[in-house]
Amino acid sequence: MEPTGRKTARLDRGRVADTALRLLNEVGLDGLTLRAIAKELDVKAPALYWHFKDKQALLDEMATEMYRRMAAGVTLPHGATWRERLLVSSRGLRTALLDYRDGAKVFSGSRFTGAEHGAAMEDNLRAFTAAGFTLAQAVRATTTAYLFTLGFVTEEQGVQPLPGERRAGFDVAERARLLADFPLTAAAGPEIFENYDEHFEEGLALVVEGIAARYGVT
Amino acid sequence: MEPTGRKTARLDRGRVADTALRLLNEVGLDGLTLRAIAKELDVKAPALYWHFKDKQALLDEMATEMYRRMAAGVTLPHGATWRERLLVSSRGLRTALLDYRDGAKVFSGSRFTGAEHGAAMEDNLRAFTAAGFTLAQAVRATTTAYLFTLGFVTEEQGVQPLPGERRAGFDVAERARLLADFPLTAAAGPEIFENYDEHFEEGLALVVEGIAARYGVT
DNA sequence: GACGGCACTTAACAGCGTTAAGGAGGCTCC
DNA sequence: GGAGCCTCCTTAACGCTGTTAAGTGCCGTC
Repeated sequence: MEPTGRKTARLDRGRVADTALRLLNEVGLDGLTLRAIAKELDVKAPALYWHFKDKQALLDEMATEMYRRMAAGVTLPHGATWRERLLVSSRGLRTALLDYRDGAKVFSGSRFTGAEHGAAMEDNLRAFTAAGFTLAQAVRATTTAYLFTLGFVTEEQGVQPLPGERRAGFDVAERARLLADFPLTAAAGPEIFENYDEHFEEGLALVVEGIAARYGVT
Repeated sequence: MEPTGRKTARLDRGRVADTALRLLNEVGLDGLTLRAIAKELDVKAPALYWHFKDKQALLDEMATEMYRRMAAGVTLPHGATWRERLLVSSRGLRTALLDYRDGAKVFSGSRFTGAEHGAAMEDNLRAFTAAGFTLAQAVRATTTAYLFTLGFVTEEQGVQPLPGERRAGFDVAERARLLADFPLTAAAGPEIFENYDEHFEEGLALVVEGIAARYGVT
């Protein structure tokens, strides 16, 4: 029977992870305490230990949920080339990470809880090998783009926790003053700490180009 | 006058950072508490606040010291090409990060305390622009290699905290069993979780190749 | 209607980063 | 030569953290 007018719904891993992800954007990873999450769920902190063996397990579930949302947001054209696949999935990963404050840190510090990522990965590897890559090359190509993306967003969120919200101490003008003895370095400021969208796109293009050149696949 | 037979030397930022870095390898980032660092220095925890405004400032100093040791370990041939520069500095960064447990996490979560990294960066940018890159291209090239390296080592240390020491739960064989439904993904295990040296070298080659191809520089 | 397990609460613990206040030792200055 | 100050560290304590142990109410089963 359906619970009709229950005061509060029962807890489960999914609901906890969803709430924690929502809270993450408000308080950041440092402020994401078990007590804060519990309060949001109208529950006391130790209740979470019924569903997760420790905080890391909850973070793992959050990372997995982030992955699910990324996968849901990424739709590949039917006969997509390996270039399209790499571009679309890298952009999708970045977007998914940027959706959450400290998203890259949460993601890269955790491990998936299930095997559901296997399907998408298998699909990708099959497409790459069909396009002429060896398995080793396919793995190298995809993980290089993946690791670049992870590194990129980690640094990006270190400066800009959420789009349009800048962390203190990263003023490009002040940096230029501090590095006045090094003119090129000073002038490079905007190329490093601004316009992340364009710079990601360019870095990604370098990786893709390198894959094409080195592995001789078109 | 020199302190002749002092029971314990005075504290200073450098000595604290050095000790903390040494301790980092024994206890990891989670175990690196101010009390543990203080005990190592024969001092009480609040004493550290005389030299650092908070723990992050100490981590920043540690990251800066890591950078110094990297810079000292990297020696470029006199008329080094941009390719050599990129390869040597990326390898040097990886080596420096691998020297410390959780090195990549410490490094990417911190900011340099001074402007001493300016000299090396200026030197690099000058070499790249002299080789035919625009400033924007030079920045894109170097930071793409940098971010790839950071992402790579972050993941590497997540699996292998120190060379030859493997974290629990990353058994390639078990992973293959779990992902048995996805044969390519299962077979990709060793290409992802083993032989990091070779895989880093190959990913780095992809980036370098991409730079050469996209920017038309030889 | 007793029983048992599920899902949660209450209470507590050790340890964390950090702050406030105090004190020992050396330097300057009259 | 002693008063006073500045530097560097200690002692004590605060609020908060993740986590564990023990207890409690509810729900379905026999």
